[in-house]
Amino acid sequence: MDRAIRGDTRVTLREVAEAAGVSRSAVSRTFTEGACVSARTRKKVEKAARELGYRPNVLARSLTTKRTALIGLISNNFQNPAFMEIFDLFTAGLQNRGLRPLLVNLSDDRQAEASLEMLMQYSVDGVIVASSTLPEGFSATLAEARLPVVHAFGKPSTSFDVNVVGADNLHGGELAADLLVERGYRSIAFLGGPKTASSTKDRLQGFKRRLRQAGLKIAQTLFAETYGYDAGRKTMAALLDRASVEAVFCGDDILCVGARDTCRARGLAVPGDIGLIGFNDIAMAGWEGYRLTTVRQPIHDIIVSAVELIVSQVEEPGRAAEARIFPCRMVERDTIRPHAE
Amino acid sequence: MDRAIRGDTRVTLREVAEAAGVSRSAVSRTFTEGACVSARTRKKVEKAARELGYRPNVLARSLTTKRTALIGLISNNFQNPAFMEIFDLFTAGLQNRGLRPLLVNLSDDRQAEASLEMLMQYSVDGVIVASSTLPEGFSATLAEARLPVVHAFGKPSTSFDVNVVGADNLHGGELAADLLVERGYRSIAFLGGPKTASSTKDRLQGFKRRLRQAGLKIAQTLFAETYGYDAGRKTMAALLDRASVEAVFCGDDILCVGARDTCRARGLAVPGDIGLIGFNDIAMAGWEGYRLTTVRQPIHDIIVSAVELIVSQVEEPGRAAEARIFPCRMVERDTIRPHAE
DNA sequence: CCGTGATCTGCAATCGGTTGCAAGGGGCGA
DNA sequence: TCGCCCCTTGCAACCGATTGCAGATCACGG
Repeated sequence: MDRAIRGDTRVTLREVAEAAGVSRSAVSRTFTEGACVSARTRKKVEKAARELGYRPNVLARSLTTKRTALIGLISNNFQNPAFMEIFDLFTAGLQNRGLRPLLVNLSDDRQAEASLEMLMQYSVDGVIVASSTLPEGFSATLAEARLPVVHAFGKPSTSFDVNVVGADNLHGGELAADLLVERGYRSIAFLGGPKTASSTKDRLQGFKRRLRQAGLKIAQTLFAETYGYDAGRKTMAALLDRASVEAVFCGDDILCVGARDTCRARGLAVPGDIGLIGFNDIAMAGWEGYRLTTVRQPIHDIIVSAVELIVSQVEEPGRAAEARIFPCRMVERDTIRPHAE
Repeated sequence: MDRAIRGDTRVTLREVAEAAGVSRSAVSRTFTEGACVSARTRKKVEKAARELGYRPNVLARSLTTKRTALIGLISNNFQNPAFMEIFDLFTAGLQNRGLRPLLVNLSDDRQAEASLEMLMQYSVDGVIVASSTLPEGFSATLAEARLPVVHAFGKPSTSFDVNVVGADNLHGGELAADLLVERGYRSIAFLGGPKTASSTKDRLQGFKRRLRQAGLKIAQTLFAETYGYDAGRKTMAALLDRASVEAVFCGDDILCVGARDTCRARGLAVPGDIGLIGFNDIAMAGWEGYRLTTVRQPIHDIIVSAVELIVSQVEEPGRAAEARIFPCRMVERDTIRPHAE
């Protein structure tokens, strides 16, 4: 009876129509929200559909409706555990709104062009770019192709007209500087992510500005190749080899975790010998083995907002681009020395 | 000139045909691998296509070809950092073969039915289920709907005819038991993942069997609610509250990391006061703060194999279901005491 | 019993491509 | 130059759905 379960081939609208003894339009209307069908036909159609195991083909439908409910979800950061939570929230958020995430792994930068092409070929309704390490123009390219785009964890740009949702990284950097100054650190280093990442640049800028206001200069500035544990360890080792500092502001928790472990490996006490600050406040930052003092970025809010924004962007294509920036706050744990009495 | 970039609406096959002065078939053939088109028309078409910024609509195409290149990627474990690597490998692997992962977050079990329905509506070519905590029948349901399915990190089942790629969890459990016995531990506990997870069950079974052979019994058996850090911490705390043991075999590295941190919080030395073994050998297991002795599961091989299997399953639908099981091996670091001399 | 308006229904065109089939055209040998 | 065959090409049907439009149906009041 149930063809779909018997599995010969998919049951189509036409077959349901024949079985129910109505026109194809009638069947279509039964499955279309708010179309006008009499209770009697609806019942007949539903019965036939149930018996045959009919499932509408949404791709065929998309041909005429111009909506696929497919959303490209692009990221290039699969080394950073923060993205576990990010993917979780994005996929759950999209699903709740009936959207389907088409995941694109852009770890290999060369594929950027091809991925973009691919997303257009699949007629995605919109794209969410979740990364702060993609070149500024990337999401702009998408936007130019008139594809609704939201850049999450990006930086609002003056030159490109793109939707951005992110944290106030500049201010986050300032918070880190303020804390270090308040605790009397004088010799301070910055250990950032990729030099080209907008997040790194902004955090550094805010950090540097505030230190300057306090009459201090950054002793060392190093950039890790990626936002990853190994990169953090290696870069911290390089930093320590060059000169000793009293504290290091890391541009991301995963870098900070790596840095912390370099200290551990070298027998340096934290915060006794050296102070550390991270950024993000991922779950791991609270783990017993690390207990990072870190700048909290409201990931949850950012993602909810990004999903909301892409939805409204899809529904109302003409909409002007928007930037939503959320404040950060300091979360103090055990990697910065307490206030001296 | 470039309509797609100007962005009015997507350029279609028909328009390219008109611009090039050929039939629609000719255009279609130019973009179809192995179709027969003369060099002259091909050139004309390509020129027109380039000028107009034409991109074939793969969804429309799928209507006649019956292939979408869409692969459902289902998981319900977004708490376990191991899955960061797993997603990375899966997405990269699929992309390399021209397949597109449609990601489904099944953290909320109730959505299982609906997700399945959804994947069928999107005409995915196949589905990869990446989880060991979904009920046994889940992937079978998909298979019954004649959807090619590969269950990665699953357990070969006698009752269901489903493709499975995974590790030899039974043997993995034995390896853990062997090591503990060899190092002279006598009072031993098992801290597993969800009681219903096939991975947990198999690891426990192998572990228990081997201990029995050595004349030992498991002192305590506890199950964490999920494969996650917090669950590991909490369950370890419960374990320690009940009675003291010499060593604990954790059913997953993330549980082991949690357990390790519970020890840290309680001032228990590892491996001095208590020995720990994990499972998986995720990157984190090698981190300085943990250095877990753990059973290595060849994640990379499993995923490569799963992708390979889904591809052949899609290409040759009649194919008999297959089970590919990979061996585990022990990776010794610092959470089990060394051999006594 | 009939006219009227509102509600349903089916026809047929359309979405953007693919493909079997038969006709057109070019190249080649005789 | 003619004829044959093969490589190209276009026609038209089809994939599985949606939708504007016009005609059919129905209930209802007069």
